[in-house]
Amino acid sequence: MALSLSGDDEEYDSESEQQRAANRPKPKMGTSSAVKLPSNRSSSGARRRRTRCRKCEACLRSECGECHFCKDMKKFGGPGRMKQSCIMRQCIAPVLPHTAVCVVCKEAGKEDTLEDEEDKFNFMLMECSICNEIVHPNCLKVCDASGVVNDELPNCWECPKCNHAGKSGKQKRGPGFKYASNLPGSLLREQKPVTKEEGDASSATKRRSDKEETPRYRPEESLSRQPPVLSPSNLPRPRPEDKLRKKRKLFDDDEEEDLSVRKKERSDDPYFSKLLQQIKREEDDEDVEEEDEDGRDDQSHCSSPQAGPSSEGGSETQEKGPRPKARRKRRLPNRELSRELSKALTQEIQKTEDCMANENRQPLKPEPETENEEPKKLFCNGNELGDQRAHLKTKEMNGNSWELRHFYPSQITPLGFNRSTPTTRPVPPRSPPKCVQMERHVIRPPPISPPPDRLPLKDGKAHIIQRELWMKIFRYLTHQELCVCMRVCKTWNRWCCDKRLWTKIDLNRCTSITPLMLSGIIRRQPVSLDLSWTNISKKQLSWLINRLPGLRVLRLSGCSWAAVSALCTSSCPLLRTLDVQWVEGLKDAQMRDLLSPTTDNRPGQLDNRCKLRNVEELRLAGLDITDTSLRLISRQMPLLSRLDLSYCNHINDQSVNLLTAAGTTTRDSLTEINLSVCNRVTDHSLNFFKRCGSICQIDLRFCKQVTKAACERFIAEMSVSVPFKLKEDKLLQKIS
DNA sequence: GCTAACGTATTT
DNA sequence: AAATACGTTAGC
Repeated sequence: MALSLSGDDEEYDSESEQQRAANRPKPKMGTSSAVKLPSNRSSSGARRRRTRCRKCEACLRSECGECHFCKDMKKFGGPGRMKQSCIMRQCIAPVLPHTAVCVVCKEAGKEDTLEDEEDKFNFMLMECSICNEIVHPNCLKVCDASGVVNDELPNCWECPKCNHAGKSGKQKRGPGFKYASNLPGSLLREQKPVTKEEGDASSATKRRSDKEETPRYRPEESLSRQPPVLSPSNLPRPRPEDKLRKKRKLFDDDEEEDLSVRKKERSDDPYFSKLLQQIKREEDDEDVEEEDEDGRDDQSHCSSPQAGPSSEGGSETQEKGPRPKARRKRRLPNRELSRELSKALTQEIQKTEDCMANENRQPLKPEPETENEEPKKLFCNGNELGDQRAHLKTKEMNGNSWELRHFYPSQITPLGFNRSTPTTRPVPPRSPPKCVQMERHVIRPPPISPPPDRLPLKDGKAHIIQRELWMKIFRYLTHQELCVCMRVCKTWNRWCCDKRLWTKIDLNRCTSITPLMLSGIIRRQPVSLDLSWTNISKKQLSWLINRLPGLRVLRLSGCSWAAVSALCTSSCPLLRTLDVQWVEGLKDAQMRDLLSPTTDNRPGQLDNRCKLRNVEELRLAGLDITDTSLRLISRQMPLLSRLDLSYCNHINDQSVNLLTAAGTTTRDSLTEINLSVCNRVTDHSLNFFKRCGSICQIDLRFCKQVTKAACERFIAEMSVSVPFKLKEDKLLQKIS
């Protein structure tokens, strides 16, 4: 049609005709595919397109030149049809264009001119994710409803009108709204409730599922409309949407749920109980309103009979009225909410949170849904279930070779787990969910030392203890306990998300990595991340790595090479520890890909350095790698200090020779080496280690061809310069 | 006027 | 449902 006769045609004529012919004819679109901006922007439906923030990690990167979208770009030799941003550069926090203005006063955002947080909020532009209206909260006259701020996208909320009219996100929001759960192909989409629910004609159900997409939570509705499902007395299994809620909660950085229940959780502790009573719940006054509004007709709150997205913003909002009460708060549950309901929810939530905070490795029951999906492939956090258990047990014995020495039960010979008996190799979960375009998932990293400085109390005063002192206390808590604290109040919720409390996130053997876990990880910006024996996919891993610029420790043992290969294309410059033990399919060829320099085909970008050049600790236990890989490692990892090659059947004396040869950096950098259960290593290797200047520990346990006599000889010969001892049989350790 | 790329329609 | 295409907006 006429629209297709735009300037683009020439472009295609000149260069892409052939390609297009090869693919498909240029479609003549019947209608304009993009929404045309209407002259009156205040009307609902039209939305201002967001643009890069230019500040986030992604925005500051340059194009990778490798991703799908880069390859499409003309500058990289592609046809330029897709017109998408480089995957690595997809903005984490897209902002409103700076031409955006308030629909009421027609002025831009003024938050920069203000100091006070509350003022800032009132004078910043907020875009409603439902009606798309952009306003200064201060310009709204609505008095008895509050906006619901979406923390995942800057300047985004559900405006008081929409919120109050009971509209919820998905229902009204355009399908392309670039907001976490609704992104095209978003990670969150995988969490869609079962369709059976959607077919349900009950409006209550519909509403509930809708709400799953929004940050807001109104348990009073759930309570009144769905008592049987969440009745505390029988909480057999979560409904799909409950599970979703639960997952939403996993890392939810925003306060919600029933405070009264939370209080109860700790009520046995007199100090906690007292404190919790004192904590100012910023929502208290709101609660009163909500109690009040429950009995009223939704619409009656708005001055206009046509509340919500259809209202013409200007006419409605310009009326002068009482001060707006648009608050930067989630609507909190009614105080009258049944404790049981919340408790039930809390338990469900906690189950998932446990999974996240599983430092204690508590057994988790598999979730019913996932059980159905891939019953045989999933690890269930120490769950029983036949051969899974065998795998797990095997893994526990094998998986962590640096700790191995502490755990070897004498009656179990490690040889039983040698790669020569491949049947004992744990089978990692496979078939991770496919996530396309999840690069667009919008996650904001947590602020450092989030305000306020002190806990606000009910009486208007602030609690005597400052945030930083609380932080010191929080540091003593497990992640599980932190999750509980996050449900105490908004302030604690913010504080507990401080990345200093989450430097190490351990999802080892977590049944499946869900999108919400991923966003939770990003929000916490861990320094150390353990994803071993999970079913993480390449795309998920790649997505994560690109958003964790400070990551220093990454554990991926037992994952598939398909997933681990994400490291080939993602850069992780600060990585110090890489654990890829027992990664199925990781052999020499894959190791070469892993260690080869970034194939950066951007003009002028010739980085020949290895992506893993800063790695100091490398765990390669159980891999079928040969000297080919060792040569590369020795060349590409000049800082390598600790190397785990246990259970590597191809490793022999020549390999040790390579690592310790003159001219190699590993010769001087190596401090610890684990060659346990390497059956081709012989006494001769000990001679090679004599030339290592920094070596402190050599683990040769269970190496059939290494004798105790040779170890003793080594100690005797070294004693002149560096005293060694035999800590265990064939485990040599420097005496410090 | 140019480039980048958002968001949605269309195709696979 | 995912991949692709492209009109159109945003920034300069």
